Amino acid sequence: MNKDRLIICSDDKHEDVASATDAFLLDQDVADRIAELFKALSDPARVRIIGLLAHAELCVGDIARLLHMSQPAVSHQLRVLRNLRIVRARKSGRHVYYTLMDDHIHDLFDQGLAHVRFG
Amino acid sequence: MNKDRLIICSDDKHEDVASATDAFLLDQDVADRIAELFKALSDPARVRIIGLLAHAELCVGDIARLLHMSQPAVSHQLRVLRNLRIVRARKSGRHVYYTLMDDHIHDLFDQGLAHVRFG
DNA sequence: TTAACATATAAGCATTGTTTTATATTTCCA
DNA sequence: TGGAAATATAAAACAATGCTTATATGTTAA
Repeated sequence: MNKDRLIICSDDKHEDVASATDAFLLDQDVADRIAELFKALSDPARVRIIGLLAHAELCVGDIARLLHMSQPAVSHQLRVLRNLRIVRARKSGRHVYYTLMDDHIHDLFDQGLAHVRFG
Repeated sequence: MNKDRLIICSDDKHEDVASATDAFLLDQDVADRIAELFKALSDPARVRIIGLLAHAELCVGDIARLLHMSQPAVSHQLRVLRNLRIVRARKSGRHVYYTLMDDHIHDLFDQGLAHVRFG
């Protein structure tokens, strides 16, 4: 992915900015979906849930116990993550086990963690 | 970063789950900061702003024009991004030019974009 | 110095999001 | 079959967020 940046909009001439950057404008639709994706990791409770699921498949009750959250609060956040296709549920007996949907999420989480720890 | 996952908490024995995953528990503090970071990209308006700044240094007015947002709305979101150290401001005359703070943010944005486009 | 411009800030409002409390649903087991 | 356990859902309370309108600050230029 190209990371060069145009330095435009300098003090004097900045009439052509609009046309020069039009090509970089994100569709509202794409912006919405990116925002939706990042919203999954924009809440501390969800971050901690994802942090757990990055390492282990866990059922709702265990997540609640480990994170000292109420069961409905965990269920609620898991539904959010399920709707965003961030986690996958597997039902077995009266337990429901959750895992991360794919490695993209894992990567994203790792990158966020790295950014916070270093950088 | 290790991506292997433990499959624990299976139907019968799941007494040892807590101890086995304790090591994976994120500090509340770390979780808060990760969530804060992702919050930067959790709003469509901010995503589009960051999408522009990934390619060009732009002043507030141009961002507002390009995104069809009001000037105070843009200023507001830029302050959010400034507080999160996602963007950097450079004042010149009566304009203030914004750029992304570092390449981490650029990477994160690209990864989100890729996840939405493919994956 | 005064007027116009660019940006920032503040207050208010509407919306959204998170958690709690209470209840429903499903499954296991005695 | 009846009761307990695990999870999900609903409603309500509360907090957080984003935008608008209005205003303040600072800068340029006439």
